Amino acid sequence: MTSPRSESQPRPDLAPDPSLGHAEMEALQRDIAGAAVFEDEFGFDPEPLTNPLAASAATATTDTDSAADSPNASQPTVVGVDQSFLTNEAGDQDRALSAVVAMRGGEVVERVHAVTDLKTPYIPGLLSFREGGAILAALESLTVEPDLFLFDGSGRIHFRQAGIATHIGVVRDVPSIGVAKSLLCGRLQGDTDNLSAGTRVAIEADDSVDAPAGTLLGYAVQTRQYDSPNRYINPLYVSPGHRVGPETAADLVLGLAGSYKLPEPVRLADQYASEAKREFLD
DNA sequence: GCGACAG
DNA sequence: ATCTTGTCGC
Repeated sequence: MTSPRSESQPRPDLAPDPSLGHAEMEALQRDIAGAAVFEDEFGFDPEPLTNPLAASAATATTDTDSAADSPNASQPTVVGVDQSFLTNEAGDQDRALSAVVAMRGGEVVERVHAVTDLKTPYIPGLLSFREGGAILAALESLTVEPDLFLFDGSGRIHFRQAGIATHIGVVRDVPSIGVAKSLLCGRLQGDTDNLSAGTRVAIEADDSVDAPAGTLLGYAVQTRQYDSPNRYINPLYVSPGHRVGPETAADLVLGLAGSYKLPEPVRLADQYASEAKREFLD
């Protein structure tokens, strides 16, 4: 009996270990990339998330809630994750605060956060080793079962195809998507200036990426845009984390975007990260 | 040596 | 990530 990828399991053994040397971290990332699935391989129905109209229609049809179940019980639980940092009395960032916001049917169903000591400086390409510990700790206290993770950072758009979204997604074996505000690597296949809302531009692997040149890594996605000239909003750089293909990742980010540029789960996690930080005033 | 770099 | 009010434009 062969074991399809749909039977893959969580890989706590591949968790980001900040005590590793750079070469070892990079080797671990290659293992992560090898274990990652960059195509649709999830068990929930993306329709209510991808199609805003269908979602609101479903919410409006919740008049027959005679049962003791919540209106959106059948909808996927999408979890947004973002970090903020706490400063020492000396003035140094010594702790990371990971904020997690779980949503279902457009409503926040749970919020949890965790704080851990920082053990590694920020190094482009090794972000998951700096923030991964706090993220995994926060996810440990989450009681709802996540169907999808949305991270603030890259997934496959990474030198070794193992950005933070891919790393955490593989360790937990939960479908995940990377949502970055700037491009780490790869080559845009078109102009991204003043894109219309709802449009996307492909991002392919170049020489800096450990993948065949031309490999589709993700998309520059324009969730929001100003109506007229002068100023314009930059796109988001969306890429597969784990078990989600590039096309679907872009569709989901567009569908989960509300009135703001960032998809709602991530925007609220960002907000919560700042809010929780204030209460940690030493 | 040159260039480039998520949060 | 973080330091942060006002300000330009619709």
